Amino acid sequence: MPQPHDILFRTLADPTRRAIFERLCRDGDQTVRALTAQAGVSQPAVSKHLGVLKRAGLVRDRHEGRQTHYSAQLGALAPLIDWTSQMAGFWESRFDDLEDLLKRMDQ
Amino acid sequence: MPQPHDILFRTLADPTRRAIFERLCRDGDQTVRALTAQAGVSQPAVSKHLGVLKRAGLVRDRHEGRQTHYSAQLGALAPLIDWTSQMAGFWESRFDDLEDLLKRMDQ
DNA sequence: TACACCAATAACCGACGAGTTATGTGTGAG
DNA sequence: CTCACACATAACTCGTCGGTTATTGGTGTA
Repeated sequence: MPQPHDILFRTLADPTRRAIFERLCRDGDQTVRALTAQAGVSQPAVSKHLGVLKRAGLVRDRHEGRQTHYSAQLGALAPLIDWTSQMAGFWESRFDDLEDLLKRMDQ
Repeated sequence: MPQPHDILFRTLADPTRRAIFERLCRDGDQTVRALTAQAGVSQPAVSKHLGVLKRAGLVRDRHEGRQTHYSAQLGALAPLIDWTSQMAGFWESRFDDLEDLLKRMDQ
C-alpha cells in the first residue's frame, strides 16, 4: 500500500527522469523523439522513463499518427505539496506545544 | 554538481528513511535507540539512514552522554518547495502564453 | 578498573533499477 | 505493397544502495 507521495518521491528521485518531467513542464507537449534528443540516453531508456512517469500520473500520452506526444500533469504533484506542508504542520504544532508549555510554566 | 533538490528527492525516496524523518518532524528530538525501536530495521541501518539525512541537511545530531539525539531541520525542505512552485510556475507561464496567443488570434 | 550500553563503522550480500542492444508493432510515405 | 520511421517491449548487464552481522569507540555505572 504505497502512499501517493511515496510513488512521487521514487519517480522523481532519478535525475534523468526528473529532467524529462521538467522539460515537459517548461516546454509543454513533446514527442518521444524530441525528448530523446536532449535526454542524453537512448530512446528505449526515455520510453521507460515515460512509462514510469505515466504510471505515477505525472504525464499523459497522446497518440498522433506514428508519434506519441507526452505532456505534464501538474496536478499530480499535489501529494508532494501535501506531504511537505504536513511536515511543516507537524513542526508548527510542536512549536505551539512548546509555546503553550512555556506559557504555562510562566504562570 | 547535484542541485539541492536532487539530493532531497534521492534522500526522501526511501520509505524507511523518510519514515524516520517524518517521525522526527512529528515527535521532535529522538535518540537513535528510540528511532530504531520503530523503524523495523537494525540499529546500524538506522544510523546509516541518519547519516544520509544529515548529509542532506534534513537532520541535526546532538550528543548527550552516550546517546545521540537527532532532530529535523525543516528549513532544509525549502529547495523541494522551490522546485515544486517552479514547475507550477512553468505551467502558469505556458498557460499565459497560450492566453496571449488566443487573445492575439481573437483580434 | 571492569563492565554494560549506545551509536557508528566495516565488510559483505542480494535486490532493484537504470542503462544498453536487439527486436517487435504500428503507421505514414513512396 | 514495401519500406522507413516512431515508439514500445524484451532480454540482459552492471552499479548502486539498503539490508545484514560483526566489530570498534566512547561514555556512564558498579
